[in-house]
Amino acid sequence: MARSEDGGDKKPLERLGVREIAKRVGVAPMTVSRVLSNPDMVAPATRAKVLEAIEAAGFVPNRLASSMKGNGRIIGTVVPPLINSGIAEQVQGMSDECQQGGYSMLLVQGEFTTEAEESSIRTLLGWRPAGMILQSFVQSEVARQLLVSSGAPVVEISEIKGRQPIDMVVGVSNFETAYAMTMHLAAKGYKRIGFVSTPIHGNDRLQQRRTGYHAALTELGIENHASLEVEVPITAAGGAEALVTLTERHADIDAIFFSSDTLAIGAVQECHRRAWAIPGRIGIAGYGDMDLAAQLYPPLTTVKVNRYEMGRRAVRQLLDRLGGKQKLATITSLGFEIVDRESA
Amino acid sequence: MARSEDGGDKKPLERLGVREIAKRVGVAPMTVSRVLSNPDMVAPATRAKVLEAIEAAGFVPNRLASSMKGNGRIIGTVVPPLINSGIAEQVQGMSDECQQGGYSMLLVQGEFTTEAEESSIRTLLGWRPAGMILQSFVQSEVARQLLVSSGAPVVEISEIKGRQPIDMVVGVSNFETAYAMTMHLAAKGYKRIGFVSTPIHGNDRLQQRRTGYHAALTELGIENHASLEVEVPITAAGGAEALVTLTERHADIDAIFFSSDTLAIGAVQECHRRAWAIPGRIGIAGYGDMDLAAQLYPPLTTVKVNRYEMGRRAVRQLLDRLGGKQKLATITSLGFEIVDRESA
DNA sequence: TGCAGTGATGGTACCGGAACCATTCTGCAA
DNA sequence: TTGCAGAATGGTTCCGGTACCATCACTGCA
Repeated sequence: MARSEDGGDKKPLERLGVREIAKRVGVAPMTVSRVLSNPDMVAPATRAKVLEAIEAAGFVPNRLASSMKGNGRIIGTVVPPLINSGIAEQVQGMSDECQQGGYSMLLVQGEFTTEAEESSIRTLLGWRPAGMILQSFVQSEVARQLLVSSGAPVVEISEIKGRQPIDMVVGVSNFETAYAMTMHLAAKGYKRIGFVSTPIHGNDRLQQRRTGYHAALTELGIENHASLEVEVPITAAGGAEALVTLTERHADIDAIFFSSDTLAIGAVQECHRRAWAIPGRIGIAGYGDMDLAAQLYPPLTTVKVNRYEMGRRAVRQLLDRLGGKQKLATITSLGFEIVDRESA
Repeated sequence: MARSEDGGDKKPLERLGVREIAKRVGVAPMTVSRVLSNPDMVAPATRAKVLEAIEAAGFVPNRLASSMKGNGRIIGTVVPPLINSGIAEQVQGMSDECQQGGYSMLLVQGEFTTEAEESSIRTLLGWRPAGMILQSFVQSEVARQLLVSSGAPVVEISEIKGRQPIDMVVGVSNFETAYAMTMHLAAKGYKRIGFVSTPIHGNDRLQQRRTGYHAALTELGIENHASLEVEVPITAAGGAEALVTLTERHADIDAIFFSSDTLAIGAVQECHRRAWAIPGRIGIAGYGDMDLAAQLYPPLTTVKVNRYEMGRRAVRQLLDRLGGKQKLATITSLGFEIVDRESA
């Protein structure tokens, strides 16, 4: 076949570089490089020839090499487990925005111990990312120091109050959301409101939600009882279990505020099993407004926070900083909405 | 302060390299490099001194540089949207296994046109990944060619039958699963079974499921009617809508097989709204066995496929190949299970 | 005493784009 | 015709870890 003789022959990717393309076209490597990153600097005729050769050879420029010259195009992200929470939507938002900005997203995901978190951050920084997005509780001072001294801009997606941020923050006031929902429930006439969450320890978002719940009760002149609060795993079964626990403890409990829709939905199923009317026997409120919430029978009253948008905004903050549009450490608070449906 | 004089002073990450560390310790750069990748080759005393200097300086080795020498430690992944399907679990499986193997996961996620898919793959290959995992329909010949000529091992997570695989495949036989569920429904006495899926065009997993459904009906001596099939978006609302459409078309329909739990759960809610008994008025079956399925009221009969394991296995295949344990293109079929609960 | 064998360490080039600066060439005003 | 701005292009070096090979010290054995 003449194929291997006509200049379009394909070497494996490993052996192809700007130098090789340059040789085939008869220009300098630098010219090929310019076609890739600053096409306008190259004469149209030359550009066309180079592009043709790139196409013919199936050349894919090596991003590692250009990154080494300080043009890193990686965004490192650390997120909690994707299952059973709004995280998936958020990751989708981050991913979409990254792609649009021409960045690639390096994802580390998991439930972290201090040690594992440190190691993950270290790995990510090894890739010399242009920026980092963390949704996780940076607890260790070492991890924090690592991030600061890396010089990369950092966005934390987290509770916007409290702990001193590393750099930028995107999030909602979990205090406000929980406070608002609790007040909302009270306004609807509920007298004895329980609070269910996933394990709170070390998670400042949940801490803030609980604090908001407490603050609302106090303002209403209701005493806080630890026995009105339960922690369960973030599963539908967990929600069902919490419902049982609380109603057994307090026969007069008339509403429960779940810190996650997943839990709330599980509780609703348990009510069906027991043929308890919702909200007749008990009111149920969730958090997150996931897709199913509106379709649920009965439709779920919940706190709507736009997780997808949160992810997008986090990346946007980063890109703005990288583009020089934004120099300062900023705190972006996204709004929220109490979606009043029928379950409470 | 003496801090800046004692050899432990911190430069920004950008200015730190093995050469700098080597200079501080008084050894050759090569020795530092060895401490990082082949500690056994370095005398314990020297090693200790180097590690100490690394620690003191907060040095994080640049993975870009080592990747350029052919030791790439990136795995590139392309997955469909994370929301409302088992993809999140699968990504979690992939992520866990990558971390354990010391690889970083570059994630591209979205709903792809031929063009966008090609561009995503091109971007990923630009990072010279050690391997690629694709869950998406590689439709364009160009994308395929790109992958093949990259030389990187590729795992497709997909239907295990049909299209010629690029390299390795991990998946389930969607035909078998759908066939089995349809037969199961028939065995339970359902006579007129509808089939609901998300848009099938271009998605061979769904095509295979529908074919399995058809094959079962044919074997049962039941004629296939296109009017028994509906396509809706992958949301709970979509499932509810499909239920309405099918029952209006066929008053005698007695069971519906949904190609996703999300759809089935939406349909169950619609039944509650209409006070239709499940399975008395109509039987509902899903696909995926998501967390909520078992907790649902009534519990959802569904096809269980272990998506987390699928993700893990995909990465494992890749790592085995990279480790030289496995040279051949393999097809790994994971099992499945018909989980018979009360909804059908 | 001599020399092969082994383990520890050093020097240098290289991976592949791109920054930087030098050079060549074109067009046009003086 | 000369001079020169400015566009197009080329040559070289660098980023930072590591493969490859050279060197050196030291042990053991003839």
